[in-house]
Amino acid sequence: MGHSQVEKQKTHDRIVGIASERLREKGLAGVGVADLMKEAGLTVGGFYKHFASRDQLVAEAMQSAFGAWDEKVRLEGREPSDIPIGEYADAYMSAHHLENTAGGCPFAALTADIARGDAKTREIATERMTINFDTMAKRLGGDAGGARRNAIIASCLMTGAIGLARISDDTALSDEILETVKAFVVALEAK
Amino acid sequence: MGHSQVEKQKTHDRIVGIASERLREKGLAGVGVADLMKEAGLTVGGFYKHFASRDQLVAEAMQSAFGAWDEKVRLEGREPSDIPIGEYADAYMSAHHLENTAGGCPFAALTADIARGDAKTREIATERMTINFDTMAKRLGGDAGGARRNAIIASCLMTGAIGLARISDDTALSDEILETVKAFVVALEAK
DNA sequence: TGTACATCAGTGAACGCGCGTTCACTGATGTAC
DNA sequence: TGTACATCAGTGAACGCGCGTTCACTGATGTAC
Repeated sequence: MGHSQVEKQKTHDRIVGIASERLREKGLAGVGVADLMKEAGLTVGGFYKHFASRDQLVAEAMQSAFGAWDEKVRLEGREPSDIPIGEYADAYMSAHHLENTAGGCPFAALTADIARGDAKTREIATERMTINFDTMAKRLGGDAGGARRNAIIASCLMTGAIGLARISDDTALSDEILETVKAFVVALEAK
Repeated sequence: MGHSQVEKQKTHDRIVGIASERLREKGLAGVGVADLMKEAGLTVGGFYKHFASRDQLVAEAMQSAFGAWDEKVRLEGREPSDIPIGEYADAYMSAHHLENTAGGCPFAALTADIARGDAKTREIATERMTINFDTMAKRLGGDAGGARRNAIIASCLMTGAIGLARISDDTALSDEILETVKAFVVALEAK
């Protein structure tokens, strides 16, 4: 129970990190403050020493989720745009990503939640989307002309595929979706 | 306040219809029983003369949403698989569909909600997905070999595109996503 | 055809529970002397 | 260095509100005579 600023910040970050996972997993309205604090090893009351409201935590957790996803993509210190499309598609279309909603792409996990969200939430997400399109365009930039088009196609395809594959309760169908889309996206590079 | 079986069934259907729209719009946990009953011109208490629980209404509303969407697709009495891909893509990728979540494709509106749902919900949705893939394959069946592959690609693309376009608070970006994907899907037929 | 009775869809108040938020309190740490 | 005090992250009980569900009641309609 120290209270140096450093320790408080650590606790704050721990709560935000947990929230960013649980909210992706259960939806923006799917987890309670008490449950999140418990998972952080704390009790409810202390929550308001860190956040003015649950909404503020959700906002910070969204930012954190986008950041954490970018970090995950920035493998071995490379810039995201330097990662070959094949490697990116392998990771994105993997069984691990399919099953690990909590640590996965926020766009795939929270599509409808964000669309229904408040202005600030949508603004943050739109900004990220724009960056992601640009990054993807660099990855797919074989021919400059169609790069942006291919980036949009690849992004919609991959988020859509993870979404539908997560709905399916038939593992074979999920796998088929992931494999089909992965192969297609990789082939986009050449076109 | 008549109580012939026919009138009761009408009321029942009206509640389910309203729920199928509001749940797509606000998410499966986003609307309360009292609000739905009010929109149907009734009061809360009567709800349980029609449904054993809120969960049962959600189940019926999901079925109804899938059915209503199919019905909407079955334009002018044609079978869904007889509708040309261009016409389907025009409707699916339209500004109207973008803005009208309540009356739109349940897969796009409820992706994550269904994935998080109970076994029964996912079973129903998976069955529909399988049917939709087959229907889409017939639409895209120019060459028999790649028809299923193209059907999966088109389905992931279109649901993903509506999802991302609904997130964007920038109309120009939403439009660009819809137009890009529409053109791409239509071109799939030829391949 | 007219009258008495039974049925049951719908009413609206009440209940219980969970959840976000508040609050008086605690006790470990940092600071002043 | 040692001691007294102030600070404040964290505690845990309590509050208020909304929501799903229950329940005694109503009154219009269908049925029996």
